[in-house]
Amino acid sequence: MPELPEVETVRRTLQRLVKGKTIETVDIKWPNIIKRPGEPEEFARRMVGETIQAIERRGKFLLFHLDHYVMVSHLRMEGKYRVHETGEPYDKHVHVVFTFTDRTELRYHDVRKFGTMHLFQPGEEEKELPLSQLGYEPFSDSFTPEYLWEQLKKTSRVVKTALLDQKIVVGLGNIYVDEVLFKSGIHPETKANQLSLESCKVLHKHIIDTLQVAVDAGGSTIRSYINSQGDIGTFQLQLLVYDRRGEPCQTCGSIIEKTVVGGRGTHFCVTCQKRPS
DNA sequence: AGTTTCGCTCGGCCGC
DNA sequence: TGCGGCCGAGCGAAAC
Repeated sequence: MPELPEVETVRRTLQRLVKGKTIETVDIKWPNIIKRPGEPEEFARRMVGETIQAIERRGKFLLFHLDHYVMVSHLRMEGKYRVHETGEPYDKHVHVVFTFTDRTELRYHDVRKFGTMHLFQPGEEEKELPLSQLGYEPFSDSFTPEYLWEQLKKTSRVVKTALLDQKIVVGLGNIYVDEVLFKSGIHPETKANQLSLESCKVLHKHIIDTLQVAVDAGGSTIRSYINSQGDIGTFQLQLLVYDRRGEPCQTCGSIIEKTVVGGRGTHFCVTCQKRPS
């Protein structure tokens, strides 16, 4: 399940592998991936002849900047991009193929078919879904402890749910949110509007630090085969609570527990992350 | 009218 | 081996 560090790693890899390439054909094998325009054939038709000028990231979304369009892609849990030589056999989970003029192609692979692609005219993408409602980037100057505190004060949801919602700050998913709350000493079921400014300062620091260290490590590779094209992150080796149910906490020795918070599997230390009374 | 929850998309995987 | 249930990001609908 790619979160900000994994998507950033994919972005950097794609920038190196396909920037400057010109699209010759677009083959859509599973039309439900294409959300805009409404007709997948139109999506394909518009992209033919376009050159990939840059690849940007916004939260967990990839933005492929073309000559006359911006293609916004979300990988959801299982989406992957791979570059192949034209003619190599297809895996059954390849759903969209962008063939380039140099006999290579970019293949979108997604076991669960949950990923999405939207095509916009430049400038339009930030005004409409799926990007229009997104909160601040964690590495931007706008994301301050005071902003985080003000936003969390406005909601009665538990803090884990509030952080997973991409409307306040983007990029956290189920893995990193558990790590961040552990490092911050905050119980995942703490009501967001009960956090003090001091707690939000700690939380803010760990959101930025954890995501930055994970980006530097190339993201995490969890229960997913390591492919040959760069997405071989090593941050899973530094995970302190995620997927460590039953293991001792590295800080206090208590056994890491796994519960359900907001419908999501949640790992935490009952000693280091005390529930507020 | 704003906020929160629910239902939906999918198929690999787990447990019975 | 067969089968039902589970998981999950984010949108749109429904509920509050």
